[in-house]
Amino acid sequence: MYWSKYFIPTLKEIPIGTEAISHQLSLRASLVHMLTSGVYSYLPVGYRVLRKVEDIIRQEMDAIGCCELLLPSLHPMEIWKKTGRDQTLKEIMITFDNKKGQHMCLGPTHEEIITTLAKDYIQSYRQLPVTLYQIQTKFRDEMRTRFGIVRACEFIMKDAYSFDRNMEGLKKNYEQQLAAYVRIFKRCGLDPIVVAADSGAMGGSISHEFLVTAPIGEDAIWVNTINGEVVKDVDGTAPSLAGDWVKKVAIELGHIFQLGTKYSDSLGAVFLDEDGKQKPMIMGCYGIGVSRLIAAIIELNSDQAGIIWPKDVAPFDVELLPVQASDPVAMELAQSYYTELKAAGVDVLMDDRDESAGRKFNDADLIGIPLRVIIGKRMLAQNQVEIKDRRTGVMTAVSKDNLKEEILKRLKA
RNA sequence: CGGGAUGUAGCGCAGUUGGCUAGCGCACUUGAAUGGGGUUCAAGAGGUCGAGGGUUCAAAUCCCUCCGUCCCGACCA
Repeated sequence: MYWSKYFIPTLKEIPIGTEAISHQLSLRASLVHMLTSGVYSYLPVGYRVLRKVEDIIRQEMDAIGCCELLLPSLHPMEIWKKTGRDQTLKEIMITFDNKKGQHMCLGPTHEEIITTLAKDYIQSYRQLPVTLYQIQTKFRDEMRTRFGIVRACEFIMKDAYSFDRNMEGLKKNYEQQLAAYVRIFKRCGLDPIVVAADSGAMGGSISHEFLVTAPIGEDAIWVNTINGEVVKDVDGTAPSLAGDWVKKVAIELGHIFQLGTKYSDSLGAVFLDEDGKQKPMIMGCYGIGVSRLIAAIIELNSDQAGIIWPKDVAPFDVELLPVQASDPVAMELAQSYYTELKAAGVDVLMDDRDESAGRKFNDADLIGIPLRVIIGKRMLAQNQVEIKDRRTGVMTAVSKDNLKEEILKRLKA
């Protein structure tokens, strides 16, 4: 991708009315644009990051045998009345009547929808277990949005739903999901904390939350300074357990639930078991706040100059930065690197703009691509170019003929 | 929904004891120079001062109402 032809409207100054670092940087690095409070567009660079994160999630979900599908956002309220959640989720539901006078809502979550689908297609134990998932936009009319995309009214979630014959099957699926979640967050460069949690309005018995401690967040945890034990903060007081506890702010990235038969019972999702008896499907549901995950990554991976993307979620792998657009030698070399690296499957951004070196360097720091190749007269005089590691700041001079190999080596590491 | 803050050009701001044609920086357009950390000079374009109403000879400025945005709280898979 060529910068001059792409759409990267970076902002030099901190936008007014932003406090969270991730909020500021996601706007400054032109990842997102706010339409109104809690409603954001994903600009090209932000959309690239979103797709990288989604791909990681897809890979890990598919690896444990989940099947991706896509459910509708537009729901008849009738279906929500069957479980009574038209009332329990009333505050956050966006509802309206269509032209036929039918009561509708924009989906805040999808248990009712997926259970209805399972009911229609699954009749036999032979079709179980199955886990279906989607990555989709959810709508919640939040009373108060927070920290940009951390808490929005329209946001992207990965939600998976498992259907089993019995509790043993559910527990197995649940464990698999839990392990996959840890892998997903680690691949996103985060160190998740898993805590037993309250299942709240979702219902069910056992549930776990995945959190990361961060400078901002809507949750709090207590960490035992002696044995490292972690407990979710409930009422603001330290756990009355042995040891010293410190309170930390955290962002909730994911939440998984053993639902049991709450939804299959109320929606009539039953199957015929091996013993000839009709039984309700045993369900679990597993959610990740995908857009929020991006905010958490930024919150924990930045410095004064900008974002420092973890390798696997970076919008590009490498940025080529010819210092002077007016220098044909440097531009030609940069162009040949671009072609070579693209051919090798590397995601490359070339800053081909005729801008001052300072502006290019600052923009590069801001958008935070892991590796930067600086191609300028100074080093070219010695037949060298430089690679700058965004995270460490370390500059390495390499022979101009070995650039591709050096980049490939680093991307593999 | 309670408490607090805030709204002037695309962005960041000044101007508010009422007073001339509403100003600055960045960005933008044109031209020239420059070229390793937001470079320099010159000439330009860009505004319902959040909206509506009121007071006044005169309102960005004072008063009332409403709206938007952010922070704290309540709420929240």
